[in-house]
Amino acid sequence: MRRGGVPEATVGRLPLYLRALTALHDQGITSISSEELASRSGVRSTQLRKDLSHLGSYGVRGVGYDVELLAAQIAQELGLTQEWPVVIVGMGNLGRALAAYGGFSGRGFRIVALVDDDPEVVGTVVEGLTVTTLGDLATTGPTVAIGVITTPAPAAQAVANELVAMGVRSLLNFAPGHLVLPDGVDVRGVDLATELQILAFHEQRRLLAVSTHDPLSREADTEAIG
Amino acid sequence: MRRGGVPEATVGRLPLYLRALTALHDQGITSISSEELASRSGVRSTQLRKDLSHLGSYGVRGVGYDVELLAAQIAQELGLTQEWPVVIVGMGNLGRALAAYGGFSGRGFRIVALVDDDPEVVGTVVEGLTVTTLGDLATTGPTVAIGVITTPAPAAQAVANELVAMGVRSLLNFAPGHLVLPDGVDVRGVDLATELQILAFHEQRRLLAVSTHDPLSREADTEAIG
DNA sequence: CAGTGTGAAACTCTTCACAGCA
DNA sequence: TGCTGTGAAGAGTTTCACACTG
Repeated sequence: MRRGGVPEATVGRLPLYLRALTALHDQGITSISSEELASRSGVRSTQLRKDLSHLGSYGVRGVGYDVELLAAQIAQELGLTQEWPVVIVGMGNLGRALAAYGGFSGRGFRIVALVDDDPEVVGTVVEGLTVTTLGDLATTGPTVAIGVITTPAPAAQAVANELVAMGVRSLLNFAPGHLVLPDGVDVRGVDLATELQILAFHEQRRLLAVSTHDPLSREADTEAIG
Repeated sequence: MRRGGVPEATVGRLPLYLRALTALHDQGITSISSEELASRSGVRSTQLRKDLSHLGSYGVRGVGYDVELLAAQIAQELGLTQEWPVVIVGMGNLGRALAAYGGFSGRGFRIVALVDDDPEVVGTVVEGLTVTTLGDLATTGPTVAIGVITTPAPAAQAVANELVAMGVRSLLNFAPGHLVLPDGVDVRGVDLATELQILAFHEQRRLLAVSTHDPLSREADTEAIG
């Protein structure tokens, strides 16, 4: 099969494959089977092959995939052949952590601006960039494609509005809460509490499964003890 | 419908509803319709009602939901009536950011230990807790239910192994890369690069949609400009 | 009569089984 | 022969339409 609509679920896994391929490349491995690549990515081999089939035929039957070629194809599909300019808004602990994170450059992203509204912080230099205000970014700053919001929750909606007003249409929001934005703007939310609560649900179910013995909890049993 | 297996997709959204309900409660609002609650959670009202139907009938027809009652029901379903002890491993920028994050206590989680392997950091006090080593945590530390991994990628697998060895079966991994662990251990991964790459894919598709005009990109067009 | 609860339909995603190719 | 690529089946999820009820 050829282009023209990669399923959303597949898009969500392509970064996993790319990560695994990059690691393989760094180890000097040049070829890999779907079985091996799948196990290193945490998916089943049939899923991997189905996913890759949406990009085209880049494997060799009886052999496997060329690591470098496949990585290049996935990078192209994800739009990582160019560097996307990123701004981080909110220079608290999390904002600084992300600014210091090395995995941006060379992987399709470059942090071009850091923003905060605290006069004590504006003007200071963090990771080689001078922190500015949102207003300055809009008037005299570089163009940005992706905005990362690491402000406290109450400020997030206003920050998002301003980013959208200056033309940003992709947001990554680390502040808890749902952002209301115009159609055409793409928001992904990462919330620590949400992740922990999902873990708690499964943790609780595990505990209930071993402590109770009524037939209704069979489902939980099998999954938990497996 | 009544208990005995809440779909995974629903579990992933319950924290969203709980967050919205908590905000409503703080605003003094005591009752809400599925339409309103859905829009504040970023889902459709029919999805919300279907999700809630898996927990039981806690709404009033013609009226809506009691905010406090529904919040309590969701909290119970998620296992948040008890406090889960959490350890954060890796006291870099991100680890400190999470340690400082206020959204734990009172919401079902309590940070009971902070871990690092740098002798310069071990023994220092962060957010009221003395940083220890993994070894000390295993022998003399408190029991933990959930481990949060914020180490550099190369250390993550070894850290995960040690946490599992001491009985932890729920992990939240912020280090890039796939962790291989025994069955029955629940891992959730949060990876900044993955999130950004998914955004990049959509951003690229938007750009392609406006710059090209062949019929094949119709699908992208409608979604992007909508 | 406004708004919940829910079978059934539509859709998406995953897994299976195997054809096809180096 | 070994492994990819893929139609078809199966499982899970979302949406629809509407019965029901306070």
